[in-house]
Order: sequence, then structure tokens, then C-alpha cells
Amino acid sequence: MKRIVDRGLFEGSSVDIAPRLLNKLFVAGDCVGRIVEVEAYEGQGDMASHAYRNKTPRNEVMFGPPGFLYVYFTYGMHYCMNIVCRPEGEASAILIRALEPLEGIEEMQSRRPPKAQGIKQLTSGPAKLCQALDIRGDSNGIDLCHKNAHLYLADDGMAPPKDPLTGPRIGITRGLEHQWRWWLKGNPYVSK
DNA sequence: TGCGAGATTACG
DNA sequence: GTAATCTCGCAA
Repeated sequence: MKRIVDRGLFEGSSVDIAPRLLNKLFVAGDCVGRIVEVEAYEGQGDMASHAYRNKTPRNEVMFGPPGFLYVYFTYGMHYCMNIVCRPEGEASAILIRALEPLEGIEEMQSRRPPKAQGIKQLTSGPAKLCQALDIRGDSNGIDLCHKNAHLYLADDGMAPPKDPLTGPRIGITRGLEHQWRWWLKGNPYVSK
């Protein structure tokens, strides 16, 4: 049985919340994946964050209320998705880097390239999982804590891991001093 | 007003 | 190793 996640979970810092998102479920229509890898991004003070400098059309959802989806377009080609944390006016978000596919696997495969149909190639990266779940710019700013929404976060009772692995975030050149990436030990679906 | 870098991926 | 080619910050 799945319960939608309460908005209260996201009212604090992404750094505190990110490891607790592991093992939660991300639901996109008929597709469901378990969160197995996340990264935390703060606002002012985090040089790697999109919200480090100014509010822009791209990052404005990060400054909004918690529990909403922040989707950005990058490298002229890919979408990545985050969950907004902290109260309105404070920027903070958690990047979903990898999911373990649970339901709707054929639908995910239909959106991935013909040569990337393997179960481990569907959602083992932040842009891969957005493509598999058909998350694009029109999903930016959606409320993930709203009942009956097409996109939402759910809890099926599996607790967060007691011993998640942690390390520096991937693909950045600044902010590498922070160990703000967390993943499930030994899980075959993490991005690496 | 233009250019380089970027929370990436697939393919040669 | 490189192309795909959007957004933003900063230099000119």
C-alpha cells in the first residue's frame, strides 16, 4: 500500500532530507520507481547550486514552497528533476539521480533509445530517468504532494537505509568539499 | 552582444 | 573522445 508523502517532509534543509528520501517511491502515471540515489543542493553558500546567484526564470521554482518539482533543461538536450525543500523564499532542492524501476517498465523502455532497453539502463541517471518517466519542461513547478496528481511521491513503508553510502556530488566543479550525494549500498541501479 | 561552461548521455 | 545546442553569467 502506497501513501502520498506529506509536504512537511520537505520543510527543512535538502542536506538533512536527501538521505531520508532513499527508498521512497516516485510515481509518474503508470510508472513507479524507488529512489536509490540523490544529491542535495542548497542556495546561497552552495557554489554548485543553480540558486547560488540570482533568481532566474529557470531556477525560480527552487525559491518557491517545498514539495514541488523543479525540472531544468541542460546541455541543450536533457531534463533533470529535483524536489524543492525549505519554505517559500529559501532556495534548496534534492536532485533525483537514480531510480530502481518497479512498475511500467515497458512504458519506460518505449521512451528510451533502442540500444538502452536493459533494466539497468532505464533510470540509472538524472536525465535518463526523466526521459523514462516523460518528465519535461511542462512538469516544472508541479506539486508532488497533491493527491490524485499525475506525479507524486509515495511511501510504501520501506524505511530509509540505516547505512547509506555518501560522497561528493557528480558532474560539478565547485562545492566538491561537501559529501552531499547519497545512494543505496550495492544497489545495481545507481548512476556512478 | 557574444562566448564558455554546465547537476548529461549515447555513440563513433 | 565528441556532438547534441539551451540557459546563464560575465567579459567586451
